[in-house]
Amino acid sequence: MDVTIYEVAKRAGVSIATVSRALRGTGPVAAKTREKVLKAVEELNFTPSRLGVSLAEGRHAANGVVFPDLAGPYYTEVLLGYEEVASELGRSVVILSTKGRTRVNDLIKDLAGRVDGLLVFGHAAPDPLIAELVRLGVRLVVISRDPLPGADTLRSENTASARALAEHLAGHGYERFAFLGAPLTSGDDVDERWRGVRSVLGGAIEAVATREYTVECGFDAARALLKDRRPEAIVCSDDEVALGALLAAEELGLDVPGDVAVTGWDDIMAARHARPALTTVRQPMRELGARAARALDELITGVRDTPRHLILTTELVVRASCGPHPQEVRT
Amino acid sequence: MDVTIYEVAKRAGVSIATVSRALRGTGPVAAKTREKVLKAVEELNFTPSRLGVSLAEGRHAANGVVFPDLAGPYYTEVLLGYEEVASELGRSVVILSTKGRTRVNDLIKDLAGRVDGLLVFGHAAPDPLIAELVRLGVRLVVISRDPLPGADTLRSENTASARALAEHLAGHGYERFAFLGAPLTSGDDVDERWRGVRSVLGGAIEAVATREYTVECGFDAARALLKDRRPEAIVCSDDEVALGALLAAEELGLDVPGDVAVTGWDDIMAARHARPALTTVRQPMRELGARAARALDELITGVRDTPRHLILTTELVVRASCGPHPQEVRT
DNA sequence: TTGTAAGCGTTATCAA
DNA sequence: TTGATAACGCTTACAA
Repeated sequence: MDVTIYEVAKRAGVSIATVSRALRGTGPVAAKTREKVLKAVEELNFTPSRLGVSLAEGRHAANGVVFPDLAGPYYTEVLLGYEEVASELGRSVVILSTKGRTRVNDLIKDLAGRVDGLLVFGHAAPDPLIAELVRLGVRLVVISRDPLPGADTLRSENTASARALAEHLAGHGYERFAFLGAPLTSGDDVDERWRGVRSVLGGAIEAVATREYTVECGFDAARALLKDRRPEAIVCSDDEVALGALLAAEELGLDVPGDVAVTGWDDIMAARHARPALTTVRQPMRELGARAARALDELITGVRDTPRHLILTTELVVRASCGPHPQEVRT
Repeated sequence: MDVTIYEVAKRAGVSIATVSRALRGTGPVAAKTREKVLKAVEELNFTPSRLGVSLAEGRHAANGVVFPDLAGPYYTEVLLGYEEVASELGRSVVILSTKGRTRVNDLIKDLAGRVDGLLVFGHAAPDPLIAELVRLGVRLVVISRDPLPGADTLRSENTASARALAEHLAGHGYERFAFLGAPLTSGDDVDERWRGVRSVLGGAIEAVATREYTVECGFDAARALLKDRRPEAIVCSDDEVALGALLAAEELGLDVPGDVAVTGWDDIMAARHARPALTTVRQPMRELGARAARALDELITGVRDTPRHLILTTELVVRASCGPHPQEVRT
């Protein structure tokens, strides 16, 4: 981390250009010369300075990612998919968590300056900033946000799945519903789910907000809801909120799905393990991250220059928490 | 992301040195000159190139972190603590996940070349590589590994807490124990926990391995164990394994803690929500990350140059899963 | 096949 | 108070 290409060149008795060529395999180098160079490199334990390389190449070989938080499996899973593919493509991943942070815009702009492209989760960055980044020419993939000009967007399908879920529940014969974890922002995933569900259930479903989409918040909101009036089915904005709802029901001595049905969204690991196992909509989280990394790579390398808006398909996963339903097969 | 300091200088009618000074407040600049410069900066939307700055300053203003995986709350929490403090200190965080990766050593060395210092989780990097990094002069903080020369190490206390836990369980009157999630490596956290527990319980506790420390693996191993012979108490290597054990017990129709007691380690969020709530040892995960970031900063800035080996204290959290115990207060 | 030298975009020293 | 100019460590035409 200290020896430079000059020292290698001197030791090998060649010019720095030759060292560079020998090392990167760019341009011709006589076999004997290469030998000498490699030997010198070995002896001096030389590694090209990333900064020097990047400055000369005009690229960071790094991607950024901006998320609100890392609590819960969703962001984590997406991040893992992203990092894996980025790494495969020879790019490091620089992270930025915005929750509870001040001067978020500055942090994001700073991040943009140290990478070749950015993955941004819908909620993590304010709209005007996104627009500014686009204007600045930052390669951008935005997850779970309505298509916007100048950037790729990527999300899982919500509306149709939400309808399918609602229809499934209606098929159980339920008539009074609540949507727990009502949308906090319009146009995001949860908003789409809510709209989809409501488009089927209409006035039969009420929206119940939670502070955040967490087990804790789901628990609190569900307990309050169940104490006050008892819907027959609670559709939750995501699995964590649903897990909270299950806990609340248990605390109140209510049977799920006997007294109240509960559904989630995402199909996180814990959904399968919950008691009762959670009926949910599976969202391909890792793939979301992987696709984002590839999309960014296309944008950065210039293989593609027009934004693309991709929607990944989801899958309704029927388990025990929505009640016995003869026509469906359990997973 | 494109305009350079030269263009700003030209527009402001000054030299690049003056622009630099005006922007960083290093060295004197006449008020009027500063005005002109700032105006030009504004008009051109100039942001200094991170690469240029870093090359000149000789620092990346970035930290790295190497973890095996991000599954489960442990790594996530530590990472969040780390990123938060690093960000506070003006450093970005570059991540690297090693699980399932080939050429891990190269990836880590590459990472080392793009940051000023590295946080490495014990399992994520092989011993010889750690030694090599130290030799190369990489600033290093290693989490959950025995103290080694040339690097800071940081971990939570394990042995004493394990003993306290074991004694607590013995106080319940249990006589046949199993340690689920037996250590896969020696000298790591789980190994210390196992040794601590065994030092109290001796031959009364048997070690039962799991492939990984996950809910799934805990479930599988616990089911096999409980079907075959039924210990009175299962001490698990961490909370996730313990959650798996709870599920296994439930599937087998066993009551916890009536038929078998179960304990975890870490006190992740889900431990509190589990049914029964999990008796566990709380480990300050965020703080671990935060401390790592500060330690690294000290090493990088040179405020401190001798390695330090820190051990954070933990807390026994008694909940329902270990059985009724009149002398203890529940959380 | 190899070397010279011009970038890449800053910071900071040293004169003026 | 300001401006040349030399680093910083590399890549890559262009010449030789």
